[in-house]
Amino acid sequence: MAQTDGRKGEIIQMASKLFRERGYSAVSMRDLAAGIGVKAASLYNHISSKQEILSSIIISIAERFTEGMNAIVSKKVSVKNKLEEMIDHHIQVMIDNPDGIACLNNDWVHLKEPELTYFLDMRNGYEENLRKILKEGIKSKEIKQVNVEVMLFSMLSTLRTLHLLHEKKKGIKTDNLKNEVKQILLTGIMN
Amino acid sequence: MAQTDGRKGEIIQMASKLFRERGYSAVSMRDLAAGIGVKAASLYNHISSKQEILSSIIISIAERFTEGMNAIVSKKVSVKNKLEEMIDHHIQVMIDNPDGIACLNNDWVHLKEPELTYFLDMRNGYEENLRKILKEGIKSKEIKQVNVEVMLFSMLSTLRTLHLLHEKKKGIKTDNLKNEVKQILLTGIMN
DNA sequence: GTCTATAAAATGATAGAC
DNA sequence: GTCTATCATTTTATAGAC
Repeated sequence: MAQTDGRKGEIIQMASKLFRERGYSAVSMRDLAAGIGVKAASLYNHISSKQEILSSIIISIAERFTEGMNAIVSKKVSVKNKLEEMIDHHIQVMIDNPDGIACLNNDWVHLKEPELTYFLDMRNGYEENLRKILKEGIKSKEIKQVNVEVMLFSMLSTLRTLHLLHEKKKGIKTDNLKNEVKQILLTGIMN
Repeated sequence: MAQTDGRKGEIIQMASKLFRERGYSAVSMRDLAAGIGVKAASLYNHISSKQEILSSIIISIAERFTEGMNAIVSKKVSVKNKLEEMIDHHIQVMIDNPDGIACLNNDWVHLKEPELTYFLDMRNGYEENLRKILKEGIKSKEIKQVNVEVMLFSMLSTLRTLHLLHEKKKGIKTDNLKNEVKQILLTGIMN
């Protein structure tokens, strides 16, 4: 779960915001400290390194994605239902922490072992589960006979970058966003 | 057009590759020089700053996107046709320089003025033109009555990150990729 | 728990020999 | 056009006073 209270939570929140804006490597510990209103050295009373902050941000979100997906794949419902639940869950995780999502997307390359492998395993597992759902849908004719990889990629591209839309259109209600994304990803745009 | 010959071209190519892998801020001039097989100081005989390299990479691609889109919007063809041509063009630009595209996507925030404004104007213009096509399609009933912004966003998300799919599936032929992306973006995945 | 001071390394860039 | 040497800054992180 996401740290939000206490100094450590404050550090992680501010780091998420700055990493989102400029990227992990372009944000210094001084920048981060200044954003909070303390000196850089003071940060080290709450965290042990810049790396640890990045890991905290990314891993907690990746675990939430993984748990949600694992709960959905094995359900005894239609493929359409599974895809809808997956999209809803993905969007909810984004809504709860858009800065962290942006950070996960852009800066996971800067994770160090063993967190890097742990993250990549979760990411691959997530993709593999979605691939399984799509293949099941093709088999049952719920889904068109198109290239699974392109289909998979297109859905994930939209979902993974949705924080950018969320940022630009702050007005849009969560339920509307979920419904509109579901409609477009599942049934396309052409009449 | 993309520089590819001469030392300067070599520098830009290697920079595109490294910026793609690690991001602009995480690649040092020493890293870049080592990738080419010279010392960092030697780079400055061909370029004036690290910033200039980033600008070279991003601006030339953004101009190509802009030119292509401008040529398409005003054509006297159906909306479906325009969208297909737009997708084909977008994918072609990506195929010709996948590293540069990745760099444009991830590192445009590190552009400095006046290039930053020039880039953002082109980017906004591109989006505005695509929005215009989609609205035209909604009016003519070629396109479904869904939220234009979500539709626009979903298409651009997929197109903008397509270098990631291209990297993972090197086997796929360009024409197949174009056709599959067109089918999925335009008609969706559900039967 | 925050501060000042500082260490040790890395960074973008320049000067000048060859 | 490339090199060595170097400058001025900035970086992450630690030590120790308060």
